[in-house]
Amino acid sequence: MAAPQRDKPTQINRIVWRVVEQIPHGCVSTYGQVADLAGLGRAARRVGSALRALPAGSPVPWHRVLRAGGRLAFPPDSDAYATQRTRLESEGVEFEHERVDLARFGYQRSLDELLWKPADPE
DNA sequence: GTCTTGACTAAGC
DNA sequence: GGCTTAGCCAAGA
Repeated sequence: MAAPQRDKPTQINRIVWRVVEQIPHGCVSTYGQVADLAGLGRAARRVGSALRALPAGSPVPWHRVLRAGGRLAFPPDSDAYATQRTRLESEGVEFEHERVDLARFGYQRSLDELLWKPADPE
């Protein structure tokens, strides 16, 4: 880029949304991972703020973004938690004790297996 | 221009 | 294994 795009103060949001859109159906990622892919380093909180700024009805699969450890970012009794969990389960993501196994459904983990373990029987 | 807030993470207990 | 604390950094007021 020859000049910084300063016309949009929330450019970070756009980048984050773009990264989240790359998460395939049935897979999940973490805030930290999205932040890294977006070039934000470990600014995971920026990702949370960006997702929070998403308009209602946005096509961005925000529900595929989890906190470290595969846990949701919301308290279990919140409406957002129920919404996120319902959407993930509808995509085939399984929950165990209110957590998602990132080793099975993690985005990068899936790519990693494709790249490094293309013939793993189990 | 400054202060507060926050959908986080990693480390320590 | 789960909770608490400290650190980080940009957006919003």
